[in-house]
Amino acid sequence: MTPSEGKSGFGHGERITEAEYAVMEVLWDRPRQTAAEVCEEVCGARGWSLATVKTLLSRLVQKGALASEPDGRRFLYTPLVAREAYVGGESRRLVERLFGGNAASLVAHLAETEALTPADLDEIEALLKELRP
Amino acid sequence: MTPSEGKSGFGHGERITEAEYAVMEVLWDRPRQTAAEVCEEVCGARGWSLATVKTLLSRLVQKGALASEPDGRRFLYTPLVAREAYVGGESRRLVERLFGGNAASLVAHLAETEALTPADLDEIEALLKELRP
DNA sequence: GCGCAAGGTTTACATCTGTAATCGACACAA
DNA sequence: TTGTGTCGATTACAGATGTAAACCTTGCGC
Repeated sequence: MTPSEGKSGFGHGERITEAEYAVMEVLWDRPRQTAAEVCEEVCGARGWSLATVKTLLSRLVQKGALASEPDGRRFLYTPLVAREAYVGGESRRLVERLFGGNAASLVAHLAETEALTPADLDEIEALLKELRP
Repeated sequence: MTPSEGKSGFGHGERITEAEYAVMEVLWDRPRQTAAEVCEEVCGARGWSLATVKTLLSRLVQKGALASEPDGRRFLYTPLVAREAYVGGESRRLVERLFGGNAASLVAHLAETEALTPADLDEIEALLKELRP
């Protein structure tokens, strides 16, 4: 496999870390924000300083996960990796690692450990119906 | 909160890392093995030396994830954390982080990105029927 | 009895991560 | 024009992680 689709300079081994992920979330939510704006969104919640956000932004740009477009003398940051792609990658990664690639096992596990509420089950059921009319 | 339920010396913030996980797998598969035996299982695949395995075993014992039972002058290592518990924890963690705690979203995502084969769908369907007769 | 191999323990060390402080350029107000 | 606040870039530094060598003890073969 490894069709390397969506490869935009990212995707190799460059993993997005937990802290970096928090920053990505802000930008996925609304792209083209400055460091200060991103900070406004996360610094409070995570107890970070602006400096920290700047570091994370830089690292993400280096990794090719973000694009930095100059706007006057500051930069606007925008995700280069789609949230879908990232989330999908991480999910598949987990399924691979913990369930030998068998996604159904994951669902089974979630169900068994009661991580799935009745509402979840309803949703999934609806989903299935939708996927196979 | 922090009910610290299931706390058997483990479970706090002590996370099992990727490398450590490889070792755990071997022992979950067959408990009570020596360092050398574990190495035989993983050293080849991961290109590790026995020393590396020893380090990982020690760290896991420290973390309370493994028990070391003396057997003559060596130790037999056995998991203290059940695979189920670990896998469940990691799964819930991912669902929390990437899907805001909504497990159904995960399933939806897997389905949308075609990470779910028709066979998977069958399995899940069967599962649902089982879960809610 | 003695040296060696096998075991665990200690120490090592490069990366990666989290979290910032500091530095240098520069736009803008006074 | 000079000071000041603002940016990104550079540097810092502790803790986690991956990977392993060095070390110390001790059972076993000779």
